[in-house]
Amino acid sequence: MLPPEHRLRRRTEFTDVVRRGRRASRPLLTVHLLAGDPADVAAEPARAGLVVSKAVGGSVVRHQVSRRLRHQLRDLVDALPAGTRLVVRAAPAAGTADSASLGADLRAALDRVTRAGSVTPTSTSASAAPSRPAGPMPR
RNA sequence: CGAGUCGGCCGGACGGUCGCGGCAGGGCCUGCAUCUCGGUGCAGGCCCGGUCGAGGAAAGUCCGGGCUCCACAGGGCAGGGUGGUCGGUAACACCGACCCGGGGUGACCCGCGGGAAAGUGCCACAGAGAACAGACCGCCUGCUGCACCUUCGGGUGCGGCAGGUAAGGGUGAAACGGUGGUGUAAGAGACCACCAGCGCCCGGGGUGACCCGGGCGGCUCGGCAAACCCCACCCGGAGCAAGGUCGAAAGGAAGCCCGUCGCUCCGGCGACGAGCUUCUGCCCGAGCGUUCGAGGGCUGCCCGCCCGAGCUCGGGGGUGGACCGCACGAGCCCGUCGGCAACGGCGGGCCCAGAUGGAUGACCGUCACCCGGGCCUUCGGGCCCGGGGACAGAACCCGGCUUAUGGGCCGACUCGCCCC
Repeated sequence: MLPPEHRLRRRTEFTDVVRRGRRASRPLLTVHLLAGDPADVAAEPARAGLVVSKAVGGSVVRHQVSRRLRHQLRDLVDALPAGTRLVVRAAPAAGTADSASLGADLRAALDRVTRAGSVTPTSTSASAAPSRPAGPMPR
């Protein structure tokens, strides 16, 4: 698991982020990111969650993918602006990918989704967002 | 040495960097309470080390239990399960020993192993005939047609009609006991001896299934019960998403159903939206009733029975969390005693995952193991390069069963050949 303060724990939050967040897809995974309110100074740290469906593989495979993604995500989530919520969904091909490939796709997807956010007029907190993709995936 | 049978075990090791969950503890800080003003207790935050952290199948969810809630006087019907005997166990459909039947030279293996003279039903294909059966070929007898032979009585060959016959051929998984004999026109359990099988009786052994020996009888009387069925024994229902606690008081708890979407062990579960109902507490109004008993329960049904002072109707509001259950148990290891064994008694030691978007890990290195190739070799092996490591992830907990699984280790036993 990710550190407690970085975990996404409610089903409603998962649904929310997947439906309303910005999205970026790579061959191995899809990232959904929902930015927090930039005016909220007291916002809690960025939080993230993982979705690994049965399409990826059996129980053993899914747990392994989860653990690999979680470790890749751990280093990235701290760099995300406070209040950000993130959901990473593994694609079926993730089941046979190694950690390096998963990490590369994760960084690429996160980079896209955060840069888009900084350009969008609705996101006035673009300056707070790092130029480098951030956001590890918790499970 | 070579074939083979059975049983048990392991399921990589070590290290480096980073990280997660549980438990107990220490230090510092803040707040509250208490205070003998040193301190103590509770709650929260930060830091520090300590310790534990997936499997033999955690799997399939097929049996059996614990535990929880609901129900329960008793009986019957229906329904489900089990099926050699004795034993083990909390219990079982599991385990052990034994019995019976079958297979193997043997170690050993296999058996869904009650009843088919209680009834119903079904036995394909082949075959003449398949369940109180059947005459295709054959065999035999009588009558008869033709041909030939004749010692004129008849005989032989080929055929027809009527009848006898289950010994032989042929079909089949199975053909109405087997072998030998008597008998006969030919035959037949028609009769005789022995054997097999069936039933009954007697004696002996065993807790028992059953086994051993003897006698008598009629002479033989198929299979399928995982077809219905009969017999004996066992079984209340739902499941940790069980169930419980807390805060909140015109409050609380729970259920049903429709639509969309997602997940799913395909039973269901969850999210959002809409609607309905019940229980408890409360307020208002009306009615019925307390032995002349309102009303309720027996959760598949019936008989029958039980509880019982309250009950019925109308009107009035809302749909989320935290915690407990939740890990010390039919527990594991060692010794000893009883038992063929499964297993049990006693003594000592040990604490061994408890997550909840769900921890038990990510990356790297070294060694060991297996496979392939090459080089060297004192033939034991050594070195180098490349590749491989399966099946599979706890979710209330145990006991089993079944299925999946690369590779490796250990033990007991059997048969054959050779040597001493």
